[in-house]
Amino acid sequence: MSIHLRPSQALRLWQQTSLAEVRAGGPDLTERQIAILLTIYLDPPPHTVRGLAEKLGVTKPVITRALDTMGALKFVSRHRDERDRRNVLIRRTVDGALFVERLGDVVVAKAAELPL
Amino acid sequence: MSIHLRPSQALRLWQQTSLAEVRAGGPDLTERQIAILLTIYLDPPPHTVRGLAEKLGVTKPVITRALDTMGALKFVSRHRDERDRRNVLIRRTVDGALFVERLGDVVVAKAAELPL
DNA sequence: GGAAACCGTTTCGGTTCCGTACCGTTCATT
DNA sequence: AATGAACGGTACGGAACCGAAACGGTTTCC
Repeated sequence: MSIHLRPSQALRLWQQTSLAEVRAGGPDLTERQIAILLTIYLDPPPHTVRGLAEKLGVTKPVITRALDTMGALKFVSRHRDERDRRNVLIRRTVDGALFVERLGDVVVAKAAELPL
Repeated sequence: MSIHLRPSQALRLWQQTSLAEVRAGGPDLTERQIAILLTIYLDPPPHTVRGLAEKLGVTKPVITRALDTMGALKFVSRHRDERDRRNVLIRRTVDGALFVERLGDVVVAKAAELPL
């Protein structure tokens, strides 16, 4: 039983959610940053810079910079992999989990308000 | 008959859509820019800088700059209002309509693929 | 042990974005 | 005709971003 959405509903949902996020005054993340953040929180760990770069189809510095920004926001944290010290493991944080959880709630709420 | 989504489904939908957009290699819009673009394409005209600033709860320069960027992408166009030459009317473009339409289709497709 | 491969970060020049404050034009009111 | 309000845009210093390339630290492989 999959989710059925018409294009007009999908766009309205996207607009209402974006609008709510902007108005809430939180950080103005880019689409890349959102994709990275959600991947870290939804896909099973471990997450590495290279792995994320491949999954998103972007270069490594893009990931490094996004992690810098979201690390400053305390949405993610970095830790050296002790089993292979070349790797950096990206981990979730309490603040990041709260942010993602709240985002999910906003989408659900806006979906429920959607007109036919 | 409203749309029912669980938070986990909402987040997965958001992730899959963002991921598809990033991988498609299009412009990396910020959440603010997306909110502006969708508002221009979904809400009835006319759209002005001030009106958009109020709707999003941001300052005018934010709108001006976003219109600069999206104008360079040919997603929107600006025209002086001849009835009140203080106003600038923001209009849709063919390229912008295509972009928005494609975004809607991506959301619909990802929603259909959503697991239970 | 030394070369090669791998990983994440840093550097470079250049672009875009931010918020605050100010500017030039146009309209409304008197 | 003049004043004040309204509108969009610009200037500023500071921050974040880009892609391409180079850089150290680590592991792997002969």
